[in-house]
Amino acid sequence: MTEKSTKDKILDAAEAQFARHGFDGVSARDIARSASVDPALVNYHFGNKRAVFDAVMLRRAEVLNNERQQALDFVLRRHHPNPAPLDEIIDAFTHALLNRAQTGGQEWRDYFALLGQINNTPEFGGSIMTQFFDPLVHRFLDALRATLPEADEADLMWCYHFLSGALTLTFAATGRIDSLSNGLCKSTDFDEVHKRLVPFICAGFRSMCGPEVGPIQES
Amino acid sequence: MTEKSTKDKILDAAEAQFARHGFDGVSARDIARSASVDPALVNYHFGNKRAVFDAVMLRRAEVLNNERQQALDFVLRRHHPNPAPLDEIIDAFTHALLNRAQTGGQEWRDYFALLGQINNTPEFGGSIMTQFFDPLVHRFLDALRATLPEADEADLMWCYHFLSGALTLTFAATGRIDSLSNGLCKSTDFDEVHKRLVPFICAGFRSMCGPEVGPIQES
DNA sequence: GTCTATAGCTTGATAGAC
DNA sequence: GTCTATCAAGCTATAGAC
Repeated sequence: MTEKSTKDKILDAAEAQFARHGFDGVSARDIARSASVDPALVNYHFGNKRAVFDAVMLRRAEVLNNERQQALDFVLRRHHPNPAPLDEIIDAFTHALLNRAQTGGQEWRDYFALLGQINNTPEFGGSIMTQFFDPLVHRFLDALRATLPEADEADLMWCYHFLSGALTLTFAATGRIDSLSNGLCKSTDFDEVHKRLVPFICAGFRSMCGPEVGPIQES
Repeated sequence: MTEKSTKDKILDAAEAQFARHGFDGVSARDIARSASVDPALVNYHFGNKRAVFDAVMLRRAEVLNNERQQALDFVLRRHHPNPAPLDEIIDAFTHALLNRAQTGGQEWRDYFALLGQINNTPEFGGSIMTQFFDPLVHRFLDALRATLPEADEADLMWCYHFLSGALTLTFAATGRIDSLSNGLCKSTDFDEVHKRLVPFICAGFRSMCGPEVGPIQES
């Protein structure tokens, strides 16, 4: 176990703090204090608070996007030249995320909680998500269009939107479902979510964007 | 058109500011400035910033909950003693919300944007949503249980969770779908969302919590 | 790279005149 | 109810010693 650099200590602390209190709920001093680092070092290493935030967002986005890209490529290649089954596309979209959330430790859970907030925030939802995730999302949308060739384009987009909302509320893990279900369901049980999210979302897509073109029929 | 009270001017301004920047992104002075009111009056009328926030949340929650309660009662009564159809329950849950968002003007859109953020925020998602909305949610869950008698309880809760996520991302109206769809879909087109959200969510519920008990069969 | 010191500003909240 | 004035605290960011 090697020594952590100051820059990484700041990133880790910032991630945890932003996840709990949002961008505006955290001061650069909070970050420094939480990282056990001199306050001036935050500005020395990153320039300003917003740059810390962007660095936090970027760090794990790259890892996730690579994993999801590979998962999608794998599915597409396996079924080529036929379109991939809907449930495998949705799984490729969600699995890496929920798996990291389940097994990646508190740091990953913090990151996802932050994503969950960002996606629903006017200031960041339209810009940060677009910047870090839309290129990959477009590839998934292409795969969906191939599998659901008769889908109306607007229907497809709104279905994706519903998926995005269900996914990001899951990430936020606010504990609301815990109290609503009297403890039966746990916000942090991402495995439980995943095995339900994929069929739920697939059923939604099929009801509006079907019929699904399976690997059987050749055009 | 009667003169607005200072208290209402503060509430209106706070709603708009909180919706755009979140609780921590807004100072009491920001609110006063935006309301064209002396800064000291915010504390005079509400005590502190958090009390302003709670008052903002409560004001429209009461209106919405009444409307949704009535919609649910109407549906249940119309089909009594049979369970209500799934799509009518989901419609009762969502219609008042999306209709207000569509036709209620900027003030309502601001309120819903705030709800969308709150629901995905660790600090408020588990407490504020619970406080203001869970009593009504429990009534909808009861109606769903009657209509989907074979549903596993955890499945039902997670399905509701997916609905909540899709709905609140819609409210947030971040403009992300606008850019993702190259302008084809508009974040603020809540009518377009509603006519897709209900069948999408119903399909999801049916795939996991079915079969639906219709008004035809008597036990 | 790290730290001290500090400039200049904004914050939430209140006391007291009107 | 409204306003001015103000406090103590916290804030971002930087300049400069080490």
